Amino acid sequence: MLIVVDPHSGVPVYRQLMDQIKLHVASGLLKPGDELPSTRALSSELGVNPMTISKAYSFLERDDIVERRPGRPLVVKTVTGGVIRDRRVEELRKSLAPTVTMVKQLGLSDEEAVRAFADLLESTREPGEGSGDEPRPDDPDNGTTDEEVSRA
Amino acid sequence: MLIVVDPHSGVPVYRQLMDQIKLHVASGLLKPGDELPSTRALSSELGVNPMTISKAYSFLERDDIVERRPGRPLVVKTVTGGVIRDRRVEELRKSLAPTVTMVKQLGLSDEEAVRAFADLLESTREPGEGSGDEPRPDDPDNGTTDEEVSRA
DNA sequence: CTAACTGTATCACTTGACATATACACCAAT
DNA sequence: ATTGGTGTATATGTCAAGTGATACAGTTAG
Repeated sequence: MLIVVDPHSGVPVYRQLMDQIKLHVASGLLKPGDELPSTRALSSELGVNPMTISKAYSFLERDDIVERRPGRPLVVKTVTGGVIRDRRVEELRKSLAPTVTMVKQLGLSDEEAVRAFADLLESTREPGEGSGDEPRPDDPDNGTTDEEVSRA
Repeated sequence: MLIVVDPHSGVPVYRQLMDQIKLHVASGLLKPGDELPSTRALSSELGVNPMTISKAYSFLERDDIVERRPGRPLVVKTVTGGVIRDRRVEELRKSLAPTVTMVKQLGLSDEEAVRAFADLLESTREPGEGSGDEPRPDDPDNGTTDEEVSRA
């Protein structure tokens, strides 16, 4: 169980936690029934407030990744891989919606659009692009890397 | 020159303006040398503060879409022999960029992502329409009501 | 010159997201 | 009951984005 957090990445800490835990669940490193590290444990290891951990946990419960039992550690929920997959595809669809509109508006053919998408995916196979959001109006300069690490 | 703004969409107004103007430039509706509507004109038509328009304009200049001449209206910048089609594909690429990032983050396969995109495009196709190459200047989707419109 | 346009720099305000400190509720073992 | 675990509701603080009111600078026409 490796967790890495960079408070200066621009990506909210609670979201970094979510993403990495989701990843660990998806990859099978965290199996159904496994307990998550306690909020305070993670808190002291990562130097993050327990509430921030809790926030991540809450969202994970909202996403049905994790099960909540009062007074006890959270456990990975028993869940078929299919559910997770469906959720991801759902996210993907949401992300694609505006582009679909644009394609129609620009009058581009579906084939062209699909090809462009495929090309982009292909060309980004393993580059060093920073994770995160679309380039925003102002560029919040990252570059720094002092990260907090947790291993269990 | 159609501009639609929805202050409740969650997308910043200045960004809605940018996107639509970029789109109009990409589609050829706005040609190099054309003047943009004045900040105050757009302001009163859309019910938006002139500064918000100005902000959009400033970013458009930063993106080399538009040229700034003190005391005079902004004009669409002379684009070096760029074929309209290329501009459109460029816009498409930009629109797809965040989704590409997301696909990588979610660990979805390229094929899956492409298929999802194709499905979405397919399902939004209007009956009786060829995969046209002509721009459709009309109707930027938008399910919500409550919009401000400007036509020029 | 004045007038009527252009765009915008500056400052102030609102709003929402994020992170946090504190205090509380629950469970299990002693 | 007490102690030491668990998670978290609540309130507070911070900060940046977005927006807007005002005042100002440049251009063009009279």
